[in-house]
Amino acid sequence: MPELPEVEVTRRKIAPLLVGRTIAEVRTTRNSYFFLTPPGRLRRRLEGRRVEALERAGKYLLARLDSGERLLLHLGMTGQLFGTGVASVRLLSAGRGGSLSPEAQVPSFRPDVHTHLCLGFADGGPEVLFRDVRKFGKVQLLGPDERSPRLARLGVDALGVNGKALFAAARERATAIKTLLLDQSVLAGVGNIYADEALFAAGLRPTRPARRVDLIECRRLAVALRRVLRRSIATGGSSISDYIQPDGEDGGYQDERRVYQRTGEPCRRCGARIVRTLIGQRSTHYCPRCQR
DNA sequence: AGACTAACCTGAAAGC
DNA sequence: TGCTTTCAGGTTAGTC
Repeated sequence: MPELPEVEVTRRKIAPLLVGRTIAEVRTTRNSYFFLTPPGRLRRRLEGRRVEALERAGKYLLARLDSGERLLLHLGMTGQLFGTGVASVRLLSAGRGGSLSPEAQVPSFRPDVHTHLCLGFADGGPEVLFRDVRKFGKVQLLGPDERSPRLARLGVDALGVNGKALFAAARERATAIKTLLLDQSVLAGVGNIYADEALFAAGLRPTRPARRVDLIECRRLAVALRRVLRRSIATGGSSISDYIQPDGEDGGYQDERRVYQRTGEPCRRCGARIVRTLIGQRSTHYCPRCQR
């Protein structure tokens, strides 16, 4: 599922297909709650606009347009951005194995029923496709001065977290430390995978009440978060359920997981069996010996 | 206000 | 074999 590293990898790979190009045609599926801005309005406002930059805020992507408007994209759980025809050779090299579902092993570089937004460009080159099987993703066009509550709510970008600020937020909370990490108004970009992995790296049990995590531990956690996120970006993100890179490549970070979805397997550090529990309806994985 | 829960959605996997 | 149930989870909105 796309979290900060997957969104950042997507941003880097899709930016060359967007920035500097002029949108000539917008095709969408029928209106649904996927569209925070209705398809008709998207079409009218986007056609003729040039994309000036593609930025990331937490798990959101923001395409800045020459009109001053911004196109907000969220990949949700199963969202994918692709360019048509890009790296299509990779499609032929099937059978690499891995943890991807068959569905995800054949990325759609052509629109299918799950492709909700297609952007065609004036230069006639590759189109940009936004595909999302579960439709938890979002598309919204923001006016030049429109303030987005979704963006306004975001806390510090997780790549820039520091221990002191984390400690300040943690000491006020009665909830589990993991819940704090997943709170986008505190840390923007962390999801279930990297919350579990960072807590393992910091040696902290996810169920610990946040207010009982001291400053030293918060510093350790901040370092762990930054390191885990950076490493994942460097390896192309985690291809665990549906995520693959815009060019069809698997990410590499799923092979570096220490705890996430390793229930019952031996801890790579101490050999104890990884435990699974639930925190706030979310599956949570940790090593009962390494994490206190 | 913080904490908790339901709802949105679809496909894979497990259960029977 | 085939049908049914469970599970996955980011975010918002609603309740207490």
